[in-house]
Amino acid sequence: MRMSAFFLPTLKETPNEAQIVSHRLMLRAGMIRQTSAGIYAWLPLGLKVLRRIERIVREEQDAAGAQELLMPTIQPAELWKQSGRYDDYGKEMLRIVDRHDREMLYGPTNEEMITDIFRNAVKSYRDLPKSLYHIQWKFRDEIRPRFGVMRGREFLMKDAYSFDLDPAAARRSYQNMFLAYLRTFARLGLKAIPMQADTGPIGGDLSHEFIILAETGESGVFCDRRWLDLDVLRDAPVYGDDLEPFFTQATGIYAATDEKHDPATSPLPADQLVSARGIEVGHIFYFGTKYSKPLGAVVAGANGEPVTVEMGSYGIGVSRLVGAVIEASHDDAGIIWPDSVAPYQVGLVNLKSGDAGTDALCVDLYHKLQAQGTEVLYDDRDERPGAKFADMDLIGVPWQLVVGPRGLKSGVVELKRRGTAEKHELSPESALARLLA
RNA sequence: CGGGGCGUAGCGCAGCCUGGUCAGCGCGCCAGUUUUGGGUACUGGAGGCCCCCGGUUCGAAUCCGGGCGCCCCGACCA
Repeated sequence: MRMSAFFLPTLKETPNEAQIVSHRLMLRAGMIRQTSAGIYAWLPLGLKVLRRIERIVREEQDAAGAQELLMPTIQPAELWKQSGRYDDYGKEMLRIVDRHDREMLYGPTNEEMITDIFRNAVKSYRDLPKSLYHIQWKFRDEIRPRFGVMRGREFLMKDAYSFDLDPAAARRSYQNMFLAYLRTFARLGLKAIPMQADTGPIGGDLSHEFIILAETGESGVFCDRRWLDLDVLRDAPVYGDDLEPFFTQATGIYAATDEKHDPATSPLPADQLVSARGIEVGHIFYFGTKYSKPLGAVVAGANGEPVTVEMGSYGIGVSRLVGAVIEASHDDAGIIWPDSVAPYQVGLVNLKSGDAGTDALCVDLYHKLQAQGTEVLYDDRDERPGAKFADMDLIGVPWQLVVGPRGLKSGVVELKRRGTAEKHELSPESALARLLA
């Protein structure tokens, strides 16, 4: 993408409604614009990052054996009346009446709908287990939306649902997703700690929240000091293995959200316990027959007897993750994208657009990088070098390839790593080789 | 939903108490000159239902009433 043509409205100053760093940077970097309280438009740069994260989440769900489908955002109230949640959910649910006075709602989650789809299609224990997921916009009419995409009313969520014949099998499904979540967050460059959690209105009795430690997090959390530099995935099993030992070990190291943590019964001495704040990026639940029973999701068991299926649900806040990654990775100059989610791999900076030499070299590098499948943001604007550096740092592209008249004289370009500010003067050829390695 | 605050140019703000010489500043934007390795400097220019409705007044961005919107602190959630 040529920056001269890119719709990238960056800001020098910070809009005053933005309190936390991720919100400020997303506005300044031209990633999002607010359209009303807790509702955002995703501009091209922001959407690109959202898609990258979505893709990693999807790849890991697929690898874990879940199957993707897509359910609508608008749901009939009827299903929610069957589950009993139509009244329970309260004002957080956006209720809609259509032209025929039918009660509808904008889905805050999809347990009812997926259970309905499942019960109509699956009649035999032979078809179990099944895990289904989708990545769809949700709406929860939060009392107080805040912090940009971290607590929006409309947000993109990956929600998966597992169906099993008995509690033991459901536990395996839960553990499978547990591993998938740890792997997903690790691929996003995040350290997520699984914590014992309350189940809230979703219901159930086995539940973990995945928390990124951050000053600006909304959740109070407590964990064993050992979590701070633990690489929980180092000796992790692979999908399909018996996950029980791994699960027992990982959940054996204490970590709990403040709703769940009781100082009176804390298993840790004070000097071993870390009290911190965190961002909830994922939440998994095992809730048994909470929905399958009222909605009648029943299959024939091995002896022909009816069996109400055991269910779990598993959520990842995809749009929230964009903010969470920024909270975890930025400096005074702007965002520092991990390579896995960066909107562009390389920022190509022409320090003197209009100079025949730098123009020619830049265009050559631009085409060669693109030909190899590298996503390049080429700053060909007629701006001062300082403005270009500042914008590139703000946007956070992992590699900056800088071409200027001075270096050109001695046949070198500069390759800079955004995260470390490490710089190397190289020939254009070796810079290319380095980037394509 | 309780408490607090804000709404004036794309963004950040001043002006409001004490009504009229009050449509302003900085950044950004446009044109030109200049400059060219970390947000350059100068000149000129465009851009505003002063959130909306009503009231008071000779006169309202300013005072009064009512709405709407947004933000912050708390109780809830991916």
